[in-house]
Amino acid sequence: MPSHPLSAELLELIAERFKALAEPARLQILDRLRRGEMTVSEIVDATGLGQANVSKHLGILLNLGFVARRKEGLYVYYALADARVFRLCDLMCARIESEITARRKALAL
Amino acid sequence: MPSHPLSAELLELIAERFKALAEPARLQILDRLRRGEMTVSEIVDATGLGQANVSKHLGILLNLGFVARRKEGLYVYYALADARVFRLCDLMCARIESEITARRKALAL
DNA sequence: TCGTTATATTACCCAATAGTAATATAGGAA
DNA sequence: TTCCTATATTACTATTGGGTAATATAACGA
Repeated sequence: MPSHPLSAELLELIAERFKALAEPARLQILDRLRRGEMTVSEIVDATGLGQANVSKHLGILLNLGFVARRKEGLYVYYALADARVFRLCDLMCARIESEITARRKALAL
Repeated sequence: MPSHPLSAELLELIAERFKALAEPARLQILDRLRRGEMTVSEIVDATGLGQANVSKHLGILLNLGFVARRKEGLYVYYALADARVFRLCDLMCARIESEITARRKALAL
């Protein structure tokens, strides 16, 4: 648990990581990796994103430690480095649920 | 718990909310609100951000339901709408801790 | 060696956004 | 009313970042 108020440096670090998750394409890639490691081309096929695009997104996720990289011959396998990422997404989903419920209540007075 | 793979719409909603947290200025504002509600000018003073800037950030946080707004005379009070936000930040901090530990290990082989 | 395939990188364009100055709005005081 | 203050909005600039085409790199097979 960090002390408060949070330092500017820590805020930067936190924001940088949230930014990595603030992109549907990257969230989609992480979601696809839930079932296990995949090669880049498999990810390209599964997501419909361009190859260069996928490589860039994977590079970002790799730099921030969200995925791990393993090379085998011509292929590069990416895997979730930390499944705890989805705890973050689940919390966000719970927030969205709350929003929807609240909105529904507000409309149905 | 959402089913998998996540729909494009849900990915957009999740990403949109992560994006709101992907900004040091907004994280700082949320962090300052931890102690209780504040007026806009108090937030301006506490953060050192410009007034127009703070208003814009607060508008974004309000739209996504991260803060609540209460008007009283000339002043507008903002407060955390949902303290669960910090569960997200704490998880992200835990990730950062892990990164640092891992990096330290890697260097001190 | 040369050719082929998988992945990464570069260069570029375009859209989104943070920050700010100026202005608008709203509410209270005189 | 007029003035003042707090907040929001608008217009603008500058930066960032996603997408993609082209190219580079790396590893395998013939």
